[in-house]
Amino acid sequence: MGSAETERLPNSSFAVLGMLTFGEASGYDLVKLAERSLEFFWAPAKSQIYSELRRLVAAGLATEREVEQADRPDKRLYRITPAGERALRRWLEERPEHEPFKSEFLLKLFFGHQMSRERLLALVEGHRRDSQEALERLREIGAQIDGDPRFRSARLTLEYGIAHFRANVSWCDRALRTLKGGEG
Amino acid sequence: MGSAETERLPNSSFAVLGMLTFGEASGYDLVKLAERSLEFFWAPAKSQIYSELRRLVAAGLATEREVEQADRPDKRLYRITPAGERALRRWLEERPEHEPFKSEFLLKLFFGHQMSRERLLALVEGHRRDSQEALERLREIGAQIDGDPRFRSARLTLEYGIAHFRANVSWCDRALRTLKGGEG
DNA sequence: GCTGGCATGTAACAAGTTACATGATTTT
DNA sequence: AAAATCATGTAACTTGTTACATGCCAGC
Repeated sequence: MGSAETERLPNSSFAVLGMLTFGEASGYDLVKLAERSLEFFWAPAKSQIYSELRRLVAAGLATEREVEQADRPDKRLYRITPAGERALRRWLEERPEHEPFKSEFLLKLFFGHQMSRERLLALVEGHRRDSQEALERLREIGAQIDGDPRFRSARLTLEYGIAHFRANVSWCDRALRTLKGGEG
Repeated sequence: MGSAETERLPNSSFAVLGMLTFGEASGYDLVKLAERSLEFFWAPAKSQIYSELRRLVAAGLATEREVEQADRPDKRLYRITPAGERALRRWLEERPEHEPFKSEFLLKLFFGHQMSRERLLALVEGHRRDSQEALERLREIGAQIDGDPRFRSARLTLEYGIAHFRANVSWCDRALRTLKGGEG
């Protein structure tokens, strides 16, 4: 009997499934991997990774095997199945749907008329600093994976991040000019 | 006794509270208002707006009054209280915390090595189209509120959106060149 | 010999979404 | 007169987060 492949899984399941294409791994491994790679555009709580793994096994998209360890807590290793690979490809080939983008910063900015001008300036300046820092982090990562052909797709996502934080910084600069220039 | 102002509320509560600064409104009104204004950076389900309203009342940050209507279903109107205004200001003045940004598109791109080159190109091209459309929508809105001083902060958020979709489009162009240029 | 971090996970809770409910009014 | 839309909201469910649990090992 085929597995319950018809169930509609959320993107988070596929994020975990995708990480499993890099090889057999424990929940803990994936938590670490996610922190190092997906972090910028998909940052789940670790408990979520564990529950996605259980769901993938239930759906027949991954297998689980228990490994006893003497020095450490026992662990469970997960491996993607052929059905899992097919499901992943199908998902990859579907058009992403409109992404609602959520920003506490923009929310505060939108209600900026309730703030003093100083506070509003501080808000934008803080955002500029944060963006600048993020930019530097991404550039460091970029330098590390530079030229390595294994990271072709990853590099694209990295450049996406860089482009966005750069846009952020220059938007901040313009906004600051506007806010300082406009009659108070 | 003062109200339970110590409870830590989520940003969504403040989004609703912020909208109440525009005047007394029903849940329905706020749903519509959110669709027209916050939509780009904060897009809650309508049922969430209703539950935030209940929470605001419970916390003493808004008041509720029932209005009977003959032709339509009865409604409840909400109004921000002085405590609500204070709470809003306090929240506005706190530094936004690091925003985890979530993107189905980037997730798929990151696993791009599992896709054929054609699919990968289609993914990026689709993203370019979507960004271009969003850009046009925002520009239309921009033309409508142009120069109106009531929308000073709103205009800044709009320009933020425009900057980002423009960055999107040019990133897509670069990525497409890379993908087409690189050896298959 | 205590403290903090690694390695591995679960349980309890909060946030957010989709589907449902209801009756009038306008459109086809 | 049937279908769609407006106006108003609730219930049931899914997703995602924070807090908790456990034992080893390394550094102070």
